Amino acid sequence: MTPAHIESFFATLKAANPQPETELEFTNVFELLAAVLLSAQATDVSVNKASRALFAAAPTPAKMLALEVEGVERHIKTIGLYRTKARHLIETCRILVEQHGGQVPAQREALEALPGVGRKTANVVLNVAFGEPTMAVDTHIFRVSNRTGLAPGKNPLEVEQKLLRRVPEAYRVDAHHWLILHGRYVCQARLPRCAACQVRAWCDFEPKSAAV
DNA sequence: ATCCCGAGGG
DNA sequence: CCCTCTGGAT
Repeated sequence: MTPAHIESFFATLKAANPQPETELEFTNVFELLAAVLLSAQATDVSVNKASRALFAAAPTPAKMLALEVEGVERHIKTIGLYRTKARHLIETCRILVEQHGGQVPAQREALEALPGVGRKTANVVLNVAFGEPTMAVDTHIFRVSNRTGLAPGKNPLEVEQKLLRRVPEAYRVDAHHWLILHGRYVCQARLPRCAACQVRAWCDFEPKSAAV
């Protein structure tokens, strides 16, 4: 995609959805962090289903810490990778309470030092909670960036750095959500809905099954 | 490179 | 049945 194509690509996504938001449910920054941690290799629908009861019982790191690993597991057993996530979540709560006064830190290094929090999760928290123009590259954004030619790359970091260079500044804070939502509902992994796609005019992808 | 790991869709 | 889902740690 040329810079002009990229401009049109995002202008179109913006027109269709002026104020995109996360579909993960949360009521404070800690819940956002926990929800994103739980969302690894899981759909937001399955995360929201489990997180409601979890967050009702434990809306703060201190309260979640009191649940212990077994208590958290009980709430999130319906989510994939639940044992690892429960363990990471409790350890993260312990660090938040002991080292950050029960608050979620706003620095990348401090976030990535939390168990279960890597670059992608840190990018989401920095973007959604603190308004930073980061580009969290998840499975959707990786696929959409490669397929469309927006920011091709072999690994998520390579795609992230290209996106930071190529996405016009005016779109950068919201680009994360536009790309995710586009990947989730239109540019799907299995059967991309190219016929219904609003940005196909600027897309490099050519679907094999002539679905237009 | 491999493991973790349930639910939903096709 | 197989694939996919807002990955991270070893």
